[in-house]
Amino acid sequence: MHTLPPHAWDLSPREAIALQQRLRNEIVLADRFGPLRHVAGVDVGFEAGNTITRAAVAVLGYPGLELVDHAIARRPTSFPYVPGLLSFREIPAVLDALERIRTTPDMLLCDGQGIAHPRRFGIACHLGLLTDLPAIGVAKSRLVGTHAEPGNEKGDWTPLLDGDEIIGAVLRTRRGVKPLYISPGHRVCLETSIRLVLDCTPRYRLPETTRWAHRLASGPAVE
DNA sequence: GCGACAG
DNA sequence: ATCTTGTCGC
Repeated sequence: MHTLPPHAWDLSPREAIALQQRLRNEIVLADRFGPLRHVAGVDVGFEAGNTITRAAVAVLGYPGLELVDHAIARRPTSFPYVPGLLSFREIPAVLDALERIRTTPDMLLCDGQGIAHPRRFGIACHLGLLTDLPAIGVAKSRLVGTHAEPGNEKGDWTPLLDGDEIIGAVLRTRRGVKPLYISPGHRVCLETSIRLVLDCTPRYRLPETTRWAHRLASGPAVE
C-alpha cells in the first residue's frame, strides 16, 4: 500500500513531544470508514541486541480472520524506548512493512495505546494519521489512567479514566485472563473499537491480528 | 525527592 | 521488547 510522506524521525525527545502536541489535533474519534473487508495486525520485534527493528504486518479477512497477506521489514533501531514516545521507535520500520503490502487493510490493530496516552497520542493515533487509516490501540498493559477491575466474563469491560475523562476500556477478551487496554487511535470511536477487538478475538486472549503480527515480528528470523 | 512507566 | 525451564491448570 501507499503511505503519506512522513515527518522527520531524527528528533530529540523534546522535539518528539512537541510534534505529538501538534499532531494530536488531527485525530478523529468518530467512525469514519466503510465496509470492513480486511483488518491488519501490526507489531514490532527486535534482533541483534535491539540494534535491528523488525516490523510485521498481517492482513486478515474480516470477519473470517484468515491470513490473506503479510509483510516484514527490518531497519536499524534509531530511537530508544521512552515511555510515551514508543511510536518514534517503532513506526519507521512499520511504514516500511506497510509499503510491501498488496492488500490495503480497512482497519489497523496496533500493539500499544491509542488515546490512552499522556498527550492522547499513542502509537495507534500516530500510525492511523500517517496512513490515513482507521486504527485501534490494543495494549497488554497500562500506560496511564485508572480503572475498576472488569467482570470475569469475555466482553466485560470498565472505562479507563484520566480524571473524569474516558480515554479507553479495560476489556476482558477471554474468561479469567488479564484484560486488554483498548483505546481508539484514529477514525474510530471507543464503542466500535471494543466491538472490533472482540470480533477479532474468537479464542485466545489476544486478537488473531495481533497473534499473527507478533508471530511474524518475533518468530524465527525468516524471510 | 519518590514512584510510575505501552513495547 | 528480550533473556529463558519448568510448571500449573483445563
